[in-house]
Amino acid sequence: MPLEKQYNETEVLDRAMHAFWARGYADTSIGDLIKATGINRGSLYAAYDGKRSLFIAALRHYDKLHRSEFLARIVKTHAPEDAIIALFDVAANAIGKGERPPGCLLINTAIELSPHDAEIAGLIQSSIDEVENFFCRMIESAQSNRTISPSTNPGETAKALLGLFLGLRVLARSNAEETTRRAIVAQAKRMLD
Amino acid sequence: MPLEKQYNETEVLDRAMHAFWARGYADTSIGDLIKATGINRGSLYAAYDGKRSLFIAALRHYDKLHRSEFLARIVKTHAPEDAIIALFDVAANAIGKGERPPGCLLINTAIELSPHDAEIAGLIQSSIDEVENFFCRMIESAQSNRTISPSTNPGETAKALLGLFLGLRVLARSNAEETTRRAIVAQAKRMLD
DNA sequence: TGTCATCTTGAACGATCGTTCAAAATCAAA
DNA sequence: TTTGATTTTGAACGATCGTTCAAGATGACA
Repeated sequence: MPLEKQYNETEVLDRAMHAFWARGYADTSIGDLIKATGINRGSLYAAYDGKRSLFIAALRHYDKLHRSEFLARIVKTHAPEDAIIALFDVAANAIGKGERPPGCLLINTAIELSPHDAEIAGLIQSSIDEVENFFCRMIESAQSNRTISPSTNPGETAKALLGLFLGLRVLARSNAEETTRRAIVAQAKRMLD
Repeated sequence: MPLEKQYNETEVLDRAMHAFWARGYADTSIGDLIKATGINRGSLYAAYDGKRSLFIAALRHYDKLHRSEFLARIVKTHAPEDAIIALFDVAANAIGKGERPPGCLLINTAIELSPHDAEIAGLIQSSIDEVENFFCRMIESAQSNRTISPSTNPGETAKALLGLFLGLRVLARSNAEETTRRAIVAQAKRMLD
């Protein structure tokens, strides 16, 4: 019978995710990951195949927690016309408090690795597409509710909101002034009248 | 009398800039920079102080060429109401053709280094501030020309445009579809009616 | 032509990189 | 208690990292 692993697998993944989130792929060494996760060198290579594989696992973990499940939670707790702004609000405040690094791992990775790693670029692409779909679905639902003007084009507005959202993530990571971040949330609101 | 240097200093800086632009700071090695610039290891360390100093010089070079001088050129060749859209158009097409890597070195660096390097964060900050100022000045000029509605708030709109612009840069670097990038330019236009 | 400050060259440094692996430790099952 | 599949451990690998530096090459000036 197999020996039980001494570490919690999702906790290891969670800590590796935070390490990559804070410093990016290239600047996070195996040594850093060992320190962050607490598990041994060999155990890390036994559980994952190496740095790149662990990164992809951490990226998927991030996508699940901070994109997929998070969007689902927002949909459940907000009316469609409020859901988009709720997401913008969170992004505006994601400037790195406590353990959580600033910005968004998916977008950091889009800039660092998408031009040179097709597989990772595909993962990022589909995650970003789902954010755009979220925007689009919420707009359409709000239009059914007559809480958003029927004259706004859902698909085009969703793409524009996506651009605004990514820009907000960049500004939050680089410690931009709050007035700037609030102005972007205000613009998102303006686009949903 | 000093010996003349065998290499063109701005050409070396230009090639180093392209290397960092393509792969980021951490993933560009001294070996890569020697290959890219063509100059010798020792000469590189004689002219600059090391990797970080060379990076900062390359970053300033980028800021001069692709931000400062570029904005000045746009101001000279466009009416204020067109200048902003001209900049968005360039960003929408900056997806990495020929020698030029996709996206924008300043924004890539904002994400990679701003959270961990205060000096570089300051450089990025002031460059981004000047882009925001450019937006604001163009809006105010266009309002004097009565080509933009006097009811739009220049400062707030400039910040919103900045967000949209940064998002466009992210999408251009990660090879997003053209329809998405065009939708963002269209949104920028809509904000300047 | 000889001098000398400067630039060029590339060997070499210690540190760290990502990765491998054999030995020790572990515990469920026999 | 013995067995044996599995995990844990950390030493060690070759490669590459950023950096240093002594020696050679260069050409303006005396």
